[in-house]
Amino acid sequence: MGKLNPLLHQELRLAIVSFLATVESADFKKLTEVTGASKGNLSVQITKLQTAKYIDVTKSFKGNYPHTDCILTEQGKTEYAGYIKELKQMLKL
Amino acid sequence: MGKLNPLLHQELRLAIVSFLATVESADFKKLTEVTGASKGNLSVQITKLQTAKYIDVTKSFKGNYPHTDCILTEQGKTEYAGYIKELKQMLKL
DNA sequence: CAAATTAGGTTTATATTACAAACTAGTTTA
DNA sequence: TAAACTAGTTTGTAATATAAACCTAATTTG
Repeated sequence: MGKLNPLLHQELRLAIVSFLATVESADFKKLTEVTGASKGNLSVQITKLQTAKYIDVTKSFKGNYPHTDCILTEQGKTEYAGYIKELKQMLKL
Repeated sequence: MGKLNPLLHQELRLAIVSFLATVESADFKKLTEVTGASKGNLSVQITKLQTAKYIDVTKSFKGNYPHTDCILTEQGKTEYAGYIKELKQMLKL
C-alpha cells in the first residue's frame, strides 16, 4: 500500500497543515487553539513538518516573549494537494 | 483533539471499510487485492474492525479451503459516515 | 523583593500501533 | 512423497503518538 502520505495522514499534522492552507501564517498559540492539541504534541509535530520542509518555522521575540510562526511551504502545499487528491479518490468524495 | 475516529483514521482499515461500503461483501483475497496489503497486516486489521463490531466476519470452507468473508455492520456504516463528515469539515471538502 | 504564576515553548518516557516475517494447517501438483 | 501453493494467524520489532515533566525568562502578587 502506501498511497496516503503518512506525514499528512495523522490527525494533528493534518489539522496543522489544513489550517495553514487557509491562512498562510499562524503562530504557536493560534495552532494550539485551532487544533486543541497539547503544547508538547504540537511542538513535536511542528518539528516533523519542518524537518520534512512542509512548513517554514520562524522564531523571534514578540515583546519579551519567544514567538514561533509557521507557514506552509510550496512543497507543503503540493503535498497537501496530493494527499487530498488521493483521499478523495479512495473515499470517492 | 480527537475528532477523527482513530479506528478509521488509519490507511489500511480505512481502505477496508471504504471498500466494504461499496460492495457489502468481500473475502480475504479480494481485500488483499484492493488494498495491496500484506496478509499479516490485513488479518490484524480485520480482527480490530471485527472486535469493534464495525464488520462481521464469516469463516467457512469454499471447496477444501478456508474462506473469510467480511461485511460492514450497521455500526460500521454509521461510524464511517461520521468519519467522512468530520473529515470533510476539517478539510473543507 | 521574594515567591508564585504565566508565557511560550522543548525534551523525554511511556504506551500504543503498524507491519511484515515467520508460522500453522491443510491441499494440490509433479 | 516432496515441493509448492492456498488461506490465513501469531508475534517480534520498529516506528509513532502523546502528555508529563522540564526549561528559561517575564510578570504578577502579597
